[in-house]
Amino acid sequence: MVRKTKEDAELTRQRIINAAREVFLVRGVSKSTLEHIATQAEVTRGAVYWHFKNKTDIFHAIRDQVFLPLIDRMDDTLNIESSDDALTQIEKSLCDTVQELNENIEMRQTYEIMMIKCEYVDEFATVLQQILGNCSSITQKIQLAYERAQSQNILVGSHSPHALALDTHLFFSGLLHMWVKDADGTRFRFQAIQLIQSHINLRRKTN
Amino acid sequence: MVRKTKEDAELTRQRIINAAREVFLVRGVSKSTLEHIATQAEVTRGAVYWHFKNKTDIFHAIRDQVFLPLIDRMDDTLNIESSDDALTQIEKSLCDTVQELNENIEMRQTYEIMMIKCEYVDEFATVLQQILGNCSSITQKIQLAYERAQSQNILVGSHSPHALALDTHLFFSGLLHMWVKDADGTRFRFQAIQLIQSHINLRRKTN
DNA sequence: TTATATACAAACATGAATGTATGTAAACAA
DNA sequence: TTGTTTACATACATTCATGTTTGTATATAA
Repeated sequence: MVRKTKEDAELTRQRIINAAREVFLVRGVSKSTLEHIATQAEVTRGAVYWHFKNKTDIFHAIRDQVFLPLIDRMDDTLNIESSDDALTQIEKSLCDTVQELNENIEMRQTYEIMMIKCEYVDEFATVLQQILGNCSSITQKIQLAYERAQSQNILVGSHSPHALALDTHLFFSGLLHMWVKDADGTRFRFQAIQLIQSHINLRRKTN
Repeated sequence: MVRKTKEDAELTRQRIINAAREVFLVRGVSKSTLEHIATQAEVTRGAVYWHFKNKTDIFHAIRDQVFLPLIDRMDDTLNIESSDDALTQIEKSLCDTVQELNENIEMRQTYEIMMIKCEYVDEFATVLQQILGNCSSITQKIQLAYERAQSQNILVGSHSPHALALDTHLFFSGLLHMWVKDADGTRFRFQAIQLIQSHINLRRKTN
């Protein structure tokens, strides 16, 4: 019962990716074996080795599938054409991401794997650099939004958009980390949106 | 050439711990073998197994040695008796921690291991819960400081100390993560202190 | 229709890593 | 001074993960 059609093959490829995500999440990346993944996907290691070079290859497939699109989405939400003021734009962008994490299981799992189920050494060290790169590009987008907020005259005090953007980015980075670590949702998840609103509110000039 | 004195034994125990820290840092916790650690410590696996039950045991030894004291230090800096105003106290506390990370190699290495060289599964999952516990105790301390700041009338606007504390904690958590990931120091480390000052400045009422 | 490439499964060979068991010399207590 | 315990080193047994090779049925192209 081998040699399926091309569509069948792509389907098992997806099954392997999904299986790997589950396995990585439970056992951590380095303690997950290709045997574990194959079993979860209900195939043999032969199938896994046919579709992927090795475990790292699967890891990258997972990452590419849901992690990169998220970055893009954040980028989009921060784009200029919008009826909202710049601060609201930032707020919505952050809230959107949290919403997405709430609704999208695969994205949530992937984030969790990337943050606390993976050791960034050897071949994974480069992934860290990519993440850092994404971070600074997002920070730049946020900074632009803060500059718009400044010219819209809705910012309190006189703080540099650069510093504000970095602060927001660090805040959000911390939030995502806590969000992921708070698996039972009792500490952070339930109030994540509220925290974002407070964060933005702190920058908004009161009438 | 065996059976050293008690002091000698304690010394090799320390050598093993230090060796493990170096090895964990380079290879990640799960890819580090007791053989690697033994070699780095210039002993045999026999010595390692004499002093420690297994790899997890060494991990906890490392953690207890430098991670827990840091938490305590932060706690101390936020104590009430101080000539500084409450906001300055928070600022100093955060800056102190960053300073310590800059100066104390072992602490820096330990932090890096805990954050990006360790997979929080199985026996390590409990460590995560401990970290979360420490976090909320620190957040509480920060909140108390913000409450003092409020009564000292040095806060802008009218934001709840609770929200401010959480925001600061998430900011700092994000900062530490970036600090660790920015190994070459070109992105975050050089401006960490400045970012903390901006963060606090954002909350301080302007005269 | 047939040859070939595809999509796997199954078997094999190798290399670690772990834990344990055993050996041993020197410190220390009596 | 001698027996015992300590602080390891060495050897051994077992398990496990990886990568590769081989086998094979079938889709697909020619």
